[in-house]
Amino acid sequence: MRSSRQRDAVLEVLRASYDHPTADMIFERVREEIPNISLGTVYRNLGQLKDEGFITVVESSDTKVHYEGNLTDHIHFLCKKCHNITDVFCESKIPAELSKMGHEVQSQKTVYYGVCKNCRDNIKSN
Amino acid sequence: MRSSRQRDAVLEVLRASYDHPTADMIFERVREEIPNISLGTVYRNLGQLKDEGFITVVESSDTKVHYEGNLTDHIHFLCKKCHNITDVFCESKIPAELSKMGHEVQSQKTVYYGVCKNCRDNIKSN
DNA sequence: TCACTAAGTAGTAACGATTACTATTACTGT
DNA sequence: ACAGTAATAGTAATCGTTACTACTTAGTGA
Repeated sequence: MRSSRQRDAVLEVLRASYDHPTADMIFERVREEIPNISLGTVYRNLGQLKDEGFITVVESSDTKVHYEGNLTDHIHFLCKKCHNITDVFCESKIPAELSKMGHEVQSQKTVYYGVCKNCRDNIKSN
Repeated sequence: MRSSRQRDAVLEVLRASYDHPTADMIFERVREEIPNISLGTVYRNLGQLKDEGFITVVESSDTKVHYEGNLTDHIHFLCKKCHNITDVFCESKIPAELSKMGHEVQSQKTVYYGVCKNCRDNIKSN
């Protein structure tokens, strides 16, 4: 993988974003710097950056894939009302059952679902 | 929601399946009983059964959505080699951070990624 | 029992996120 | 400078899923 202005920009945008953007959101943000970048280029670079371990993906309930550049160990909270994804930094250890079953664990993804603080407050005040 | 032969068959197939099938896999299995069922009917019923809480979905890394009829509390292990999804029954408690943040947690999904026992054994013997 | 009505269905068209393709451009080592 | 190869822009194609339409069926109330 050799360096390219487009891929650098995609990674830069993702590292500066804390809202787990989708490919088209990243596309819009990168376009501010490189107006003629193509959506295909964004997708291709997201794929490569993922394969190389520079970014991760968050499978949301909607049809689009969400990306994130924060590789710090954390989990996600997904609000059913506003559909925002919040980062939650907390401990999580691998269950003993998995090694007992003979599986080799390399990574994990945990998502909690519910109603976020903002939405709860709004409901109460209505 | 009133009863229909098609929806009953979809739920029946899913409850009898332990491999987290995709919509087209469920379609094929239901077709053995109802040969002229339409794929759209399968999708519609899967959506309704999900909304009503009779089934759940597993977001895999591939493009297709996986479904399951086993509502028992458990998590999943996804093998990066064979892409099989294994059920893992173990304890998992909600992190204190979430309630501290003011979020109301209703459900959770945890997926571990790695290499399953079968694939590890095959690699060793090669 | 018998319509009535709203939910469900089969079949097909449409949608939309993602991927593939192609001609062109830009790195990089020699 | 140049050859070789990776990357890009723009566009076409793919394919899982959803929407639509005319027709069927289950449940209800007289």
